[in-house]
Amino acid sequence: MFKAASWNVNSLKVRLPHLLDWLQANQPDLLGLQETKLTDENFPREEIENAGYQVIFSGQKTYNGVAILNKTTSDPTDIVTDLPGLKDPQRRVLAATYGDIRFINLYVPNGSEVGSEKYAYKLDWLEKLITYIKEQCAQHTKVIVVGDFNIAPEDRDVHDPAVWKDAVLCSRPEREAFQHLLGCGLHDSFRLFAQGDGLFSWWDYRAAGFRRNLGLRIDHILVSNALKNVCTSSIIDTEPRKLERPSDHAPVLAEFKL
DNA sequence: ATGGTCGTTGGACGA
Repeated sequence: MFKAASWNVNSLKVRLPHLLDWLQANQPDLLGLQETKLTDENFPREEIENAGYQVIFSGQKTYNGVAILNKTTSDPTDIVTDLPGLKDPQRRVLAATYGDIRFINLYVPNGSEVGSEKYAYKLDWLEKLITYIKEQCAQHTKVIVVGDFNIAPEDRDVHDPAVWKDAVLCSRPEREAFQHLLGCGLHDSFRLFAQGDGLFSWWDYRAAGFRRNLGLRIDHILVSNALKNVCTSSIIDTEPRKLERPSDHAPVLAEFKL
């Protein structure tokens, strides 16, 4: 069994104990982290290596920051930290090849609110991402794209679609961009299994969002056709969200017969 | 309850 996962930890410094516990319990082979919020010199490499994981990271001060944890037998090759054609100091992308698997970890911009400068940046970023993913899917058979996409793909991924209608994370251009990603030959692994609503990966810290299940499903594991055929489960693990001082995101985890 | 909470920071800003 091969396991791929993703988790927006919202500060790796604060969440390191949760991460180490979760690694111990779940033993993913590849895990993409987002919002590490650490410069590379402050990355807790030793603690993660002591847990049995090789790690690569692309960080910055205060914001963003991504990492990939690996316990496959392969060293990462062809490491990419930027979208082609986008000059951007924000550290949101980390891709690497492990054996025959191309693993792409993303922290898609939030977009703040529809019509804002940050929203325009998000749409431009997504356009460049689609070009990159199209090219990656042409080059590799086994592709896994994980991350905090900051897009709820459909109304069933939203606790109250009327409240969120046309809002950031749910707007039509964002959802169309998500569909374009799937159009590259990818599948939303979660929807290969569960079809219901009320299943979320993020809940606002405010207003007791988690307790009331006022969430969105914005963290995803996309898989290419070759991996779709051997994917045996894809779940959202809400357990860490119940702990003291949790990330506002839950980890997502997919399993493959490989 | 016309706001609510975190994290990074050392006053706001981003989410």
